[in-house]
Amino acid sequence: MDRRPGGPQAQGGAAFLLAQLGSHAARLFADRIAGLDLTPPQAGLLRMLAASPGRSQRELADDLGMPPSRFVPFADELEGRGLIERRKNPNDRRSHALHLTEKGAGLLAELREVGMAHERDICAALSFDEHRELVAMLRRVAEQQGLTPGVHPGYRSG
Amino acid sequence: MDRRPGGPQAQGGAAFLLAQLGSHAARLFADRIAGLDLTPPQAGLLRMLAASPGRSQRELADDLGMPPSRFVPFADELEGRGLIERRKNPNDRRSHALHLTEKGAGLLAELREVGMAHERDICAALSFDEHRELVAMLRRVAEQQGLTPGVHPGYRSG
DNA sequence: AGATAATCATTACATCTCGGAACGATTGTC
DNA sequence: GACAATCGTTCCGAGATGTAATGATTATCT
Repeated sequence: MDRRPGGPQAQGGAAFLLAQLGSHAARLFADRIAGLDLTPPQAGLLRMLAASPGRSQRELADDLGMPPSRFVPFADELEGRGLIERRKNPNDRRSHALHLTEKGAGLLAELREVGMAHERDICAALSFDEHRELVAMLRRVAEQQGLTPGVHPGYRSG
Repeated sequence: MDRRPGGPQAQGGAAFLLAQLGSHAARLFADRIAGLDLTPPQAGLLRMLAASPGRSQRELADDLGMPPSRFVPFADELEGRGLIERRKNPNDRRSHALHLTEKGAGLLAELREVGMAHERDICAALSFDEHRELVAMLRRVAEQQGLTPGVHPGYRSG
């Protein structure tokens, strides 16, 4: 039978495929990093701290798409595990400057390996050149849509 | 090229872009159909009922990725708004056969127009040919990943 | 300088969502 | 004809979520 419900475009369009594949990729990634005892938002924070250390909690919370109140216990756990640390900001003593610890940097290295394996797995259907083309197109779409590179809210805490 | 300090591949890979763009597309779609007083799962159900009417709640709930217990109030509201109806299944009197009402079919037509506008918006950065290539690649990736066409659990009920 | 408003991190709280377990009705199995 | 399985449904606790209030610090304005 023709299992193509809804209409030719509704569920076969790029927008739907992006949502479907994005959800799938995110869930798979969450499963993978669960082996490192990390959730996607936690992994996101580690990456952000490696990229630009010393930012305030408010900024980081904004980028992660969570309210500051929720960021506090979120950072507490990572600090308790010795992966990040809150330093005092000499210029503005009411804000904390978040940094990666050595242990956190070590875990981030493992995280990157998991990320590469994840990338290979998701794109297993594509040749090397096709993979390049896909990334190039997705980058253009993301830029035109005004998305900040390397940041995406909508993480699930699972 | 641009080697961002955060990591070369981690945030520029296809998997991350898919998750980022997928979340973005899903959120934008949710905003659009909010004008029709619909959430993404509700829109999904309407499409599924148009594609294959008369299915049981259990099946539909599985496809939507929600437990049957949550499906009940979910279907209740749509039935209360006169968009779907529960008919008795003569073969199996413990299951309900869900169908679209005329009103529901009318709303689905509007929904399809919104979907087309959404598709155009998301892919504004691409030419006609590029759009075709992108869809073709995404379809292959989705198929290789074992995803069912036209069905995706996952995103929030927003 | 001094008063006032704004910002940061944090806590408290009230609300909502989520999925599992239990239940009656019905159907399949042996 | 007894027993297990399935469907829809209700019930309930655990957990997540965002808003409002708080205390400390900083910026603004006259």
